Amino acid sequence: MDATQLLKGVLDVAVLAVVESEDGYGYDVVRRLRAGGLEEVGDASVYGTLRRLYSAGALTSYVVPSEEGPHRKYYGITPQGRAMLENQRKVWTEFARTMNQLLRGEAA
Amino acid sequence: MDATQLLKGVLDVAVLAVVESEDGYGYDVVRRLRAGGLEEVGDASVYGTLRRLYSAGALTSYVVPSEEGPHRKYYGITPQGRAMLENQRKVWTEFARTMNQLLRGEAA
DNA sequence: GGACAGTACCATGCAATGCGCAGTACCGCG
DNA sequence: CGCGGTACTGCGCATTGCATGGTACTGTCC
Repeated sequence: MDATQLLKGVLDVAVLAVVESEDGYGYDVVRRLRAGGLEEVGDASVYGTLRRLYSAGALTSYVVPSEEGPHRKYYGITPQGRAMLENQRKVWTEFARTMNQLLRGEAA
Repeated sequence: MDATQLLKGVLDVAVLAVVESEDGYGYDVVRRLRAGGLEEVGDASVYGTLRRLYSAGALTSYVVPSEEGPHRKYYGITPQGRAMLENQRKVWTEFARTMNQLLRGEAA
């Protein structure tokens, strides 16, 4: 099964949702996404998404230089990110409903 | 709203589902998809998808040279296409469930 | 009869995005 | 001191939907 294409356009929302529930750093977000069912996400994809969302103003970031281990770049959601999340949530829900109907053969 | 990325990886299944319910030619499949809710699909995307699925052996095709109007290239689903559809249907359903949970904050 | 809209199909090039792979850096353990 | 685990980054690739523009045929309106 190749769910990789399904992720396109959805990883953003997924990451936003995870970060909204609690601030997190890249490596941690990857683990939480995998634990949540998206077991095949590549770490590079998540890091890239985080950076993209940050550039878009949806996330803030603060580095925590850990004394025991590599530093951690935490990300938190901004009001703008929250708005984006709400919007995308709706888009996804609507889209999923449409697809479910289509796949059931109810073309209308 | 930009649902264009959501289509990635899903257009295949959608097209298969539509063709499964009844043979159709490109222009017609576009209309049926739009009527089904995917109002923003570009025609070129559908034609491309049909050709791709045909190359993959999921569809057969037969041209009907109409006496009144341009010819129509009809597509029908093959056993292989039907298998692909069933499989993808499951993948989609599973994926959608996972996403719905994640978006609800139920990371587990 | 010529312009135009509608039907029907196709090719080309682009943009977005997830991934693989490689690299850097730091830690504790045996 | 090497190794595995943690944590982040950069580069180049593959997939795939889209915009644009082109071909071709038909009927309608002026």
